[in-house]
Amino acid sequence: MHHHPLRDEDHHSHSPHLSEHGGGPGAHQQSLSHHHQHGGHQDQSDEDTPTSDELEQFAKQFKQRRIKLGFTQADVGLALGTLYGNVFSQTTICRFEALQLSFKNMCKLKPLLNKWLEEADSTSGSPTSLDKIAAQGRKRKKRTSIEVGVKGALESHFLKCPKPGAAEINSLADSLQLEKEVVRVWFCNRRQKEKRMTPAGGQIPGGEDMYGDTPPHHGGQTPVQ
DNA sequence: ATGCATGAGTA
DNA sequence: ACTCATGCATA
Repeated sequence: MHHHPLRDEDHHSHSPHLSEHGGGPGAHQQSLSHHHQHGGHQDQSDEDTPTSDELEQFAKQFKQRRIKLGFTQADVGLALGTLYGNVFSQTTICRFEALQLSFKNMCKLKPLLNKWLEEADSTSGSPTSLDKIAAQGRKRKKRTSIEVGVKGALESHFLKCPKPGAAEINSLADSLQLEKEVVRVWFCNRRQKEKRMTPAGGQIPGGEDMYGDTPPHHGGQTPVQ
């Protein structure tokens, strides 16, 4: 007797498309067009689920305005906390701007960031109260640095089997001389990466450049804070 | 900006 | 155990 508060449009029904050989980077995005509104009011600019394209536009605009206003990603994260009670880290803001979150996650954050944007834009000098809540008494494991060679091996195995069982993980861990936990977590994180909107490679919605050649890289400015 | 990690929720 | 959202620590 439990229902999901949120629509689960991302159930595990992937199509096994591993490599898009042919010259085109994997361009798979979640398109939502399977919901019918009975009533006649459809709003995707402020309500309901936005499209991947909309999110991309918003993220871009957000970053530009944020920088223009002279705020850092960390500032925004804190502001969201002091404003609405949801504190976010620089990491999350960064990922949002880079569309490196899952579709669902983006939809959740968009309204929040949108609101902040309105505020920051409308405000010509608000008293930004700086608050810091330092409360963390947990021993976090030190970040394990995996060597490039080992990473390559993991990646190879991932292509073969993205979801290795416990035994496989044990085997791998033994071969690579890593803790089982580390290997397990690595695979989890790897899967998440595949689920992001913008996988490493470059997905270009409204892709003017679908196939033909992937530009070496940006050739102009590098607007990184 | 990104890699590895934690924890809550779910199957 | 896995997914999913999120972040500390680090490159």
